[in-house]
Amino acid sequence: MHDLCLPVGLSDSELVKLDASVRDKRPLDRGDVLFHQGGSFTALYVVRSGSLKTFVEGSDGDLQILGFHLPGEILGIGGLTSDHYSSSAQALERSSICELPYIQLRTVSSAVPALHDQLMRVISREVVAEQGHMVMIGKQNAQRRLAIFLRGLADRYGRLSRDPSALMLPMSRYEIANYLGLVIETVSRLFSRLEAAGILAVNRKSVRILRPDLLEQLCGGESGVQSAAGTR
Amino acid sequence: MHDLCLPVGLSDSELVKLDASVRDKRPLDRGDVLFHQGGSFTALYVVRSGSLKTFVEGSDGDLQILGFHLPGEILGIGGLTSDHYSSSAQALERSSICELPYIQLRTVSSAVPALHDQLMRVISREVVAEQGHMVMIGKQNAQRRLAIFLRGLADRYGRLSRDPSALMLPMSRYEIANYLGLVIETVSRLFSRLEAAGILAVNRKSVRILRPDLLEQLCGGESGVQSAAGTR
DNA sequence: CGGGGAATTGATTGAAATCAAGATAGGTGG
DNA sequence: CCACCTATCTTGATTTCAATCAATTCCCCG
Repeated sequence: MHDLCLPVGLSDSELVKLDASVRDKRPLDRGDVLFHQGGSFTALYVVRSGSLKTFVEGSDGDLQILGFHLPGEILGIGGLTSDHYSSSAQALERSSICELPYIQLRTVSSAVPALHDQLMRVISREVVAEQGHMVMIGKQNAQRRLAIFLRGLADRYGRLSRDPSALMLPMSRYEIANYLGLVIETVSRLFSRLEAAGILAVNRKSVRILRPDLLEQLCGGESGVQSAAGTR
Repeated sequence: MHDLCLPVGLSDSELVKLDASVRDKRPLDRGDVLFHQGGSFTALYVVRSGSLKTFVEGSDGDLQILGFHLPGEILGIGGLTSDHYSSSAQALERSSICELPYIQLRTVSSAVPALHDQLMRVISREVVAEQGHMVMIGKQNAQRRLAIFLRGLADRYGRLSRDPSALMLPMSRYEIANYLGLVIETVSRLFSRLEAAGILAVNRKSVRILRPDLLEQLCGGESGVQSAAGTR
């Protein structure tokens, strides 16, 4: 089994057991749906390469993007409660996925306590991540939201041992805006402003973080970058 | 063990095993803290009576309330990831709690697959609840947020077989506002507006829902109640 | 090379935040 | 029991930040 699928210190024999229950899905193309909100819950998924978004749709067609998922991250947890996925997942680019059929996961994890623990821990991490998202859209102004978003992405890039200062955003401006609880124009203006302030170099989907220190400041501290440029 | 602690179809023998591992905490008074963000993770908790809030504090002192917890609901899940609680929990009124020490929960749940499943399901429910909260504060206007909040409370009151149209809010206006990503004045005005529209009868912490149908309409549909009164 | 969705930029509006007084009531001690 | 005191809440006036409305501009893809 690929390292990325449930990173955990399992013994070899344990890994063999688990390996048998993991299936590789064929790769998804950009726009392909991995699972649908309301669809019946069959498996959890781990991103192996590429990236996906998860989102919920209200009855009246409005949608809220809940998260973006990079390699090593788990998808589908909301389905455990009710046997139906609570959100939809869609590929942002060509992505490969590994599938953990739930029935088998249950069987194996009851035989292998370490896996059970690990599963709990991964799920709990999801809870914590969502809490972070709520703090962001509940209390912060627009600029801070974008700064926190970029810092978070950079961190996750770092953990994947990619260059955390050179982000290739797989999602559109619309998707960023929706995730942050903003509109597209606001996000666009903020990118421009942060570029004018010398913090970012932005070129469409490619974003280079020139001053991680200043970006960090925007995330937590008070004050902010003014419309034109400069800090204070 | 009290019915409320992990409602699940376990056999009697299973229940006996679990029962042994559950401890009753002495009741909490209003303002008492059950666990602290960053404190070391030892147990999950289930509310038996009363109510609590959970919240996170940023380094700069700003706080975000994540949820309100009524009898039967579980607390402390964020701690599973990292051995430290990811949020704090504080009683809103005199409350009794039962404690599920994690070490014992692990032991028992590995012996009792039904409990393990149930635990996963409960945790997953938490994820779904947070998703709902995010949709609310990410996309809805102030009035709709309050309406959704009240509907949610009424639903939960109903499940506890209390009168779902007579809410006794255990939390302050400040706490409601913070939870909804608003300020206290806005919440106050909204209560007044909904009262003027004949949807609610509000008297401080006591809220009676006079027109559940209209409240429901405000949650999902388009349009809204205008400043003065009347619907359209 | 040209068409069209995505992104940027500008002008204006608007919903909620902030600032600023009061009103209400719940608790305490005389 | 009452009167004061202070928290909490309500209401009003004004400001502000982001949304909306409205053009362009930029590339990506056929």
